[in-house]
Amino acid sequence: MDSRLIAELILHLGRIASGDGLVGGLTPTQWTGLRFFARANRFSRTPSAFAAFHGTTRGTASQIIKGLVADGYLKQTRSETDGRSITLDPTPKARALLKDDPLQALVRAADALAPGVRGDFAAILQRLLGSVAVQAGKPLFGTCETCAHFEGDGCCQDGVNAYECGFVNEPLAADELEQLCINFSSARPGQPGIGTA
Amino acid sequence: MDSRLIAELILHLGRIASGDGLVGGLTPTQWTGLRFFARANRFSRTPSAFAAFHGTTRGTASQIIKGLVADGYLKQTRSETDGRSITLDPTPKARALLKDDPLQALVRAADALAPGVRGDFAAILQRLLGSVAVQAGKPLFGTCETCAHFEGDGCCQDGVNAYECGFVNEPLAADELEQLCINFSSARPGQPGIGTA
DNA sequence: TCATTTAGTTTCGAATCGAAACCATAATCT
DNA sequence: AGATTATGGTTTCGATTCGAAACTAAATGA
Repeated sequence: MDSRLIAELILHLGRIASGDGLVGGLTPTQWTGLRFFARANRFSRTPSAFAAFHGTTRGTASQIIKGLVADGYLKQTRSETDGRSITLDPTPKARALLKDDPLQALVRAADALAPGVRGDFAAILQRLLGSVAVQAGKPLFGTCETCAHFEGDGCCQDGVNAYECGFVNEPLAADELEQLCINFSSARPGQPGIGTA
Repeated sequence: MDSRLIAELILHLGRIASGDGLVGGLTPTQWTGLRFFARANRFSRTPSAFAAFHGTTRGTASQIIKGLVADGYLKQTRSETDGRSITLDPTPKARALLKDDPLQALVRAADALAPGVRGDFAAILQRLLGSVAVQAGKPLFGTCETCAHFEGDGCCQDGVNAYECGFVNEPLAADELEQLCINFSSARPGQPGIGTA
């Protein structure tokens, strides 16, 4: 039974891969925030979505964001349609900093795996994540690829992109298909998404 | 290239598997401490070894331990041979609490994998951990099985256990062979140990 | 003996976190 | 419309975590 070993390894690997203390002037938590807002789609770049993803309260999320905004890594925009809602976008300064992400050490390690192994490995991680998310009763983040709300086949239709999200009823640009979404819904069980919280 | 995805998944999975806030009265950090002292061998159940494993300073480790001792989860013992050294052993209360480890959610998820897959998966995690540890310049924890200091074949010898650690020159009991050790040394590259920090 | 190293603790200030109170803006209901 | 409720975010509070640095005591070594 190496199940216990696997669990401890994942926890431990996650911890040391985050880097200790400040890296590039950011704390591990701030790095997590920056990564999220760089990878989330336009429906999900909000304080609430980040709180759900990060598995914390909106209050805590608000503080983390406040720091990132103050340091010029995130730009706040009020929603036109909903006066309460706020969108946060990474600034060029943030994009540049992400090149020095301390997580790169782990990315390089994963890069050394054989391509086939790497794909299987990622799939298993996603399965584990889906299972843990369900057990913890946390929402699951994912991308359009396996989302139940995803509609359209990408075939050019009147010269307009034919992808669409059936949940918000809005068209989707091609590069949005691989961004994290808080509205993700697993198409069928056992096909979980990418993130959760 | 799902290397980046793998890295983010591991980080994220580790975070949500730790459980939020207090579980059974312990913080995620305290759980980490409890798990370590329940899994480390007698040479490694010290504040310094825990600091190395957890990737933090001795000062921080000292505080975490202080809390666990105060709450009756760890018992301190001064070394007979070295007046400075201290050993920390989990109490029965701690052993009982470990049954409700929040990490069990992830353990159960891993248990659902096919046995063969599980073994390969664990091996890859260990490889990644070894690689990241090297890149971060952190010490590596591991068990006797793949340790360069491990001597003996377990064959009964004058009725005495024939296992021995060549680093501290002491005999090893059978149940110590699978405990974490700070003196772990990888027998050959590419065969990394279980923990690091 | 005296200097250096090592094991562990303490103190400090900054960051994180959950809980709870709070404000403003929708959405709902009668 | 007017009152109620729900939602998105922020603020404040106290406890915990963390790194850095100063500190004590015991071992080591020249």
